[in-house]
Amino acid sequence: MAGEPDVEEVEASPSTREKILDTAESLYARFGFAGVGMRAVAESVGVSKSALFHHFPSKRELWAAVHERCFLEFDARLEAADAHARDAHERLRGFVESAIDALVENPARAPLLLRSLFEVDNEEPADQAARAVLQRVLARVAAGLEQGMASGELRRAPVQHTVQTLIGMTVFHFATGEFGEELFGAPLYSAAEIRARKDHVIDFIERALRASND
Amino acid sequence: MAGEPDVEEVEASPSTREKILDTAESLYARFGFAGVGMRAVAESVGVSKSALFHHFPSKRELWAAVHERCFLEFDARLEAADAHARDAHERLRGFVESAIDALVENPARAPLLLRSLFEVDNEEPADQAARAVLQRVLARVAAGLEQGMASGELRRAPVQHTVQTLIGMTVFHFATGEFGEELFGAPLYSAAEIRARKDHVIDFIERALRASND
DNA sequence: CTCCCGTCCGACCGGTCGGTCGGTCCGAAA
DNA sequence: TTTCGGACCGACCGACCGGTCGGACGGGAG
Repeated sequence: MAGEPDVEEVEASPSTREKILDTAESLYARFGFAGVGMRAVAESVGVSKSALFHHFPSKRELWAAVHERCFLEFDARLEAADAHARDAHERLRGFVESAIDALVENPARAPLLLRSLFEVDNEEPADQAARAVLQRVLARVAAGLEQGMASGELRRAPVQHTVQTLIGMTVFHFATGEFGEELFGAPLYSAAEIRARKDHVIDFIERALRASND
Repeated sequence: MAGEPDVEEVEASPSTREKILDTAESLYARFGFAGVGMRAVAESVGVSKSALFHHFPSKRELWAAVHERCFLEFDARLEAADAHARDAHERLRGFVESAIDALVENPARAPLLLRSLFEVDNEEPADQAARAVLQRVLARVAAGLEQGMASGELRRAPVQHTVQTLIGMTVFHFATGEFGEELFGAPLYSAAEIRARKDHVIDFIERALRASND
């Protein structure tokens, strides 16, 4: 078996496969890998379980495909923000705005992203394509910070720690779901709350990262 | 409330019950509620599955007991930090230091805490005692921030958003596990990395929250 | 000694898990 | 008209799930 199994690129009838991914995304976000059976996905999509195994060779591959699609969306958004930015502060703001845009566009994404970080049977080959995309996203953010610090626009700070902080501030907040809503007393995903979170994050990091002689 | 079912306070032989909680804690942290069977817990502890059901009436109650114990530990730590603090900045630093101390003392706690936020079949009565403890922890942090802002020691900022940010900066970082380690190229839970994270978080939030005329 | 109660065990229950298999249907190619 | 392959289905498999049950063991009280 020399050839890679290239499971992803069959380009089947877009409708069913995409519906499966959408459904599985929200179910996995809520209940995790082990918490969602193929029967539940199939029933929720409205097809038979066999149809799922026709489109995805195993449960693990479905999980991986859901994650990869999600990460690719982030990558595209951040790449666009990166390209349009004309200085480090604008780039930082663009990262936050577009990352949060990507998160709120589909409420499953924040919990899904969090799960991907610790709900992983490592060395699982199926997950590694998605892993690589996620690495690329993080590397892009790190590079943006690095560049801003090198040019003096941003204060010198440990880049990796700052990346972790940025993810924590954005993803974590929108992953808290019902718990966060009862903490705030307002729906996390309303337009007003989204704007408030963006403003808070941008304000917070600009204060924390602005050059001392600003 | 007349007769609470008081499942927790049977005060059985501390050894087995505590070993069950320890084992379940690390397993739940890695694989989530649905990902850990009672057989797996029993085998890992070294007792029979029936012994588990002798100490905990159901899987859900075991899950809840693990979480409640974890949150109580946080509550105790933060309460101590709160009591010893003499001004708002010291209180903030104390919160961060002791929260991270609690996180790193047992690597299962960060992922466990994250899971508790979105891996919840809401209205599950078994979880509500643990929920209440977690609410208390968050309320304590919020009160500390509020007080510092009222006294002018801290800049006025949205309290709930700041709480979310603090949790994100601390818990999220230590929940990234193996993924974070390959991002940093160093073990997350080494003494040096723990110190670095604490310093980063404290530096970050003090810059972001210090009063403008500081 | 007997009795009892907390601790723990092996065997078992109905149900669900991921995954397989044989087969049907249907539109495009020949 | 026949053929063929992708999309999809119902039935089924062995393994495993959470939970129950009757009983074994042991130490302290009477």
